[in-house]
Amino acid sequence: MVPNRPFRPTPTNAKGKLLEAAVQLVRGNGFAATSVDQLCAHAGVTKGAFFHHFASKEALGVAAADYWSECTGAFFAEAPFHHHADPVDRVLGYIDLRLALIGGPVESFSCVAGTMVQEAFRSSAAIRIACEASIIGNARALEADIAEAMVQRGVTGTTAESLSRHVQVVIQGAFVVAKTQEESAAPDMARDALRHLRRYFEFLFRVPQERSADQ
Amino acid sequence: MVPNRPFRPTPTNAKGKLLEAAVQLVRGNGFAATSVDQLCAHAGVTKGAFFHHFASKEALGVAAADYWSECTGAFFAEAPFHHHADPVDRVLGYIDLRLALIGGPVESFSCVAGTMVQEAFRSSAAIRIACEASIIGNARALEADIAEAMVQRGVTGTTAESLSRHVQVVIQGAFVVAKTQEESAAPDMARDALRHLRRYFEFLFRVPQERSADQ
DNA sequence: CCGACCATACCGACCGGTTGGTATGGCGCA
DNA sequence: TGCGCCATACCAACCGGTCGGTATGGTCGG
Repeated sequence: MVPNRPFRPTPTNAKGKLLEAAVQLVRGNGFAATSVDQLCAHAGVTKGAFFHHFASKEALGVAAADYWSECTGAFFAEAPFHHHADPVDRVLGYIDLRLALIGGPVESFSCVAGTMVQEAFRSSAAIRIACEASIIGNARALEADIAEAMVQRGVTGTTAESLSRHVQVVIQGAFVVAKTQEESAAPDMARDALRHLRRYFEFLFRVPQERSADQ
Repeated sequence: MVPNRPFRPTPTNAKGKLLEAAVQLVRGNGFAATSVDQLCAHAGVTKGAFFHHFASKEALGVAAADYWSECTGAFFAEAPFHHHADPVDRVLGYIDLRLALIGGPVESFSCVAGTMVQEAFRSSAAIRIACEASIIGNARALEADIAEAMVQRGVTGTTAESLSRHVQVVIQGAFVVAKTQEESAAPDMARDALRHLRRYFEFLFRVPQERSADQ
């Protein structure tokens, strides 16, 4: 989720640099395959600094997921799609923003939480829960807009909670499938999935055909 | 994808037992966190046997993805949903089968290829390509039915290739998000996502409301 | 204004255990 | 006799984590 840097300030202290290194290295190589030494080298700090700030590698994983939650939460909270008057436009605006964020190598737009939970859901409850907070938290940020849109358009047969989670499902799945592709083809494959998600919402909210093509 | 055992014969030779061990352990712990020693212990063979059959751990990963492709390919090829006369019913039947396969702990219904590609897409091109073959191959198996259904219902604005891949996107995403949940809640979360996928296809293929509720 | 005292941040050598991988030898079947 | 199949023994590299130590800066009583 979210491009690699722009919206995240470059950290100056060792702890921040380690969290930033974790986000970058874990997205590319996964959690287990990223060693503490690699993290330290990439952050430009020593192992002493690492274990001064984090009790264990697992604790770093939890902190990285929390850091990720904060960064993405703040980014989406400030995004301009919230200003649309129509809640349907806000929901579609969120999807369009996610679409716009996809580009470059997969590790620059994929999700740390999704990557980590795949590896650690069984071995570390703490990491699993931190990743849940990140992903489900992201879903919840969209839930009110979806609920409002459902009422306005009279959508029944599902809930805003379920739909908001489905958005995250498609995003996470898009990242997984994009990773099966070589670098140049990956972004298109991810975007393709989000366009199907958009169309699903257009069906649900009965968006007229000409309006649905404007992205 | 696909439950843990039933449709896979219990292997008798060392190679088969190692592949089976790989499927089970990688789904639970990921590829990097699964050691060769663990694999051997779980398969009941020694390290000598491992490196007799596989040149490296990476080669085992590739072989496991190929093994997975064969097993799932054969399973879905023989599934009864193919017998529906209406191509729309075949497509929805596939989704319903996938729904029915979800249950128990996540590592019993999730996908080895999706799990491995998340970790190895950057470090091992061979594994990435084997996982691509598995996931995209699974998509391709549904492509003809989707194409036929699109023609029959006059669906435009997308392609059968894109739609068949989207099915895999939702399935993979459902596994990721399910892994954020504790064991008892995971299957429901995964099923919820597939129900949205089903509804998307019902919209696309203009399935009447009463028929869409029969699952 | 001072120096004793202490907390925080960080350093890098080091440890025991585990890793993926190898070398070699035996054993049953053609 | 040879070859596929596998077991045992072993290795160097690397792993997460520890530990003794230093540099810095704030906060006291006097």
